[in-house]
Amino acid sequence: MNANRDRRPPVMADVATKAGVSHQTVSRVLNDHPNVRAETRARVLEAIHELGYRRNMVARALVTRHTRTLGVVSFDTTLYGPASMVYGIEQAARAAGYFVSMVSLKTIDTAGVRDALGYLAEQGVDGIVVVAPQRSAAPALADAITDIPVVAVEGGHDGDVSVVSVDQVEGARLAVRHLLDLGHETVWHIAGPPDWLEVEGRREGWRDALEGAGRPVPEALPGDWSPRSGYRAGLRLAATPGVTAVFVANDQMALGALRAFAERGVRVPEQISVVGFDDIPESEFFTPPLTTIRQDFGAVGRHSIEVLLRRLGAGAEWSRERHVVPPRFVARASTAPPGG
Amino acid sequence: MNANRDRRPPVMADVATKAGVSHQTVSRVLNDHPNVRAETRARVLEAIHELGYRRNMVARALVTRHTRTLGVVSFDTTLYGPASMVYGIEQAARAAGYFVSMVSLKTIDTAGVRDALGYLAEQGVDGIVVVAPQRSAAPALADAITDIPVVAVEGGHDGDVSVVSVDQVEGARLAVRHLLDLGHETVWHIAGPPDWLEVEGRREGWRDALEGAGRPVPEALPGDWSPRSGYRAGLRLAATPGVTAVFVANDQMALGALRAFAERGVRVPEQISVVGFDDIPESEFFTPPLTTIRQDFGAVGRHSIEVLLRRLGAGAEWSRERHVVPPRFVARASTAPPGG
DNA sequence: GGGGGAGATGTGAGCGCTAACAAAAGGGTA
DNA sequence: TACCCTTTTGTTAGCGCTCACATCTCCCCC
Repeated sequence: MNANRDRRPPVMADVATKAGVSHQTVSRVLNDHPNVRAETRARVLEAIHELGYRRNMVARALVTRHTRTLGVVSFDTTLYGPASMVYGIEQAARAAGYFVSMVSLKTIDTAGVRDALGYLAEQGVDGIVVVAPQRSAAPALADAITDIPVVAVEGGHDGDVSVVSVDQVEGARLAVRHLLDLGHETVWHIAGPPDWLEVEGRREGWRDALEGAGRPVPEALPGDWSPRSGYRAGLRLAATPGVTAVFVANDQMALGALRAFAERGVRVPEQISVVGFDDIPESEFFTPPLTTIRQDFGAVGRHSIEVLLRRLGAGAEWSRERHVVPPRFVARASTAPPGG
Repeated sequence: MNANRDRRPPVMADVATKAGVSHQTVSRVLNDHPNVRAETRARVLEAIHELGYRRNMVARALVTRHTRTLGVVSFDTTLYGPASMVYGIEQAARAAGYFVSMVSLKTIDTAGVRDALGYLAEQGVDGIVVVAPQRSAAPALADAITDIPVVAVEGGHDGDVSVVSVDQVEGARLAVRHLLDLGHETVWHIAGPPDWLEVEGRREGWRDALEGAGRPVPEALPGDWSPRSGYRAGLRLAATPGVTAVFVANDQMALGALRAFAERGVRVPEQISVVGFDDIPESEFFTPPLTTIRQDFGAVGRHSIEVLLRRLGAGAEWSRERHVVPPRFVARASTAPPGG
């Protein structure tokens, strides 16, 4: 049954010989060319099956000049956000018939991004999605390889790259307004690490909503996305008099803050209300369940692929696109009017 | 400065012309062939730089018959476990000079895995890592493409594939023994979804440790990895008299259980001790901080690449390898002797 | 019944690179 | 000085596929 006991796997010519046709006819069958007699097609398909032939996409790519592979550059895919983005991107790409070649960077710096783009370019990817949440990635994107379309996810808007992102500013506004609507005088903020665009957006939305309502803007507490940093910030807030509401830049830090409050005997939401950001799967089961802002990572992934494919199809006459995915407010039990 | 204003990017021949050498000499420079005069090399490198030449790896792969790309097939990379594995694999692969092409499956079924392997084979990957935690993936691996080396991570041991995995049985034993050592009469278990090998391993270790100590083995409660399923199981346990210790098959379900206990007024660890599995970054900040079993996903990723590369180098005379990574017990605050 | 056009198939070239061999250029020794 | 050997460079032939074009077949219609 398996005639592929030879050294090399069978090639198109082998199939052609076996089916008694030319290699070109085999190629036609493989590419669903309409002008092939049904009977011939059947014979070719049978030969393919018997030989266990598998087409060599590398050879195909050499002549067609495209690989049907997209490159994805991302940062620490262990984090829920990036992981979800990459997952969404991969699903969308495969649905569109594209493969995905991944490069996960340990740190996002200009050189790292540039190298990654260079590698992917050598590999001949047709397009690249860069999950570039940090500001320092922007320069590398700006002077990116000019002949390969690039889409940035959660990135800045330098250069020729199109951008798809969640509306961070609006998300933060939603969070803060909710707290103000509950009657809180002001809202404190545990921020993410500097240099992240999302951090800036969330901070901006927070400040904006506060100022818009004519409320005092407390100083933001630093964090680094980790639960531990949220814990530390939580301890500080617990020791600060007058704090009744906190907007935390992500759910993991919110978890840490919740823990700090629990340890200090500060009851949530009776004494302090907490709102997170991301809506990770765990948030619903925190103690108490966390009110948060949901980001639709799947939608971001799908849009980024859409934008990229549109540009691939467009050839020369494309224009920079900017696509914004709206966040959603998710009410749970970690928020309440001040004083319980 | 950029002379690449033409339609097509420059090729090796362009560099050769510019440097006044043959294309083969350019190739030699690019491949670090020793027999090239330093002065010639410099001239070639300069031409490369001026032209912005980038070598076409597709053409290279066509003749060398290898792509320096590894395929990774995984299941839902949104979950912490798979995401960490894939990250570890990608890092290790890139450190070894390989690229990674990803396929994330929504569900692991035989057909899905077989398709994924087929696609990757067409792409010409040099080897494949399959993160195949489900039993149903095994058949597809067993009759996998014979001419491409495959390594399974957390997979069964059918067919010719080498396997790298964490010792789930031992991990579960560690958890249960810890609870027994604290003085608990027996330990209940919230299991993961059926068909997962990890679930079977953890259940086996649990039962094993219990039977080894001559303790009664309660019926395991079903779960599906999600916090919600842990919550449901937790509610049942809270309503069951005599429960003083639970070993939960992963940290997310443990979180759900913790929440259920909190809602029912069952204090942890005073009334019920809880041990999880995975040690996700959040566990340390649960209420209370979760005692759990840590899996070293990075090590698993590294080992899988090692095994794969070893086999790539070995050519014909390879032998199936089986690599087991030990789990580690992490003590926190969710366990205590029975009765507080 | 012959010309024309559509459909089905075959032929040759070449994508950009490396492998294998060929040829030239130096350099020491008898 | 001739010889051989080493180092450096060039030449040629594919890798397995698709594209463009050539060819052949068949059938329809005037």
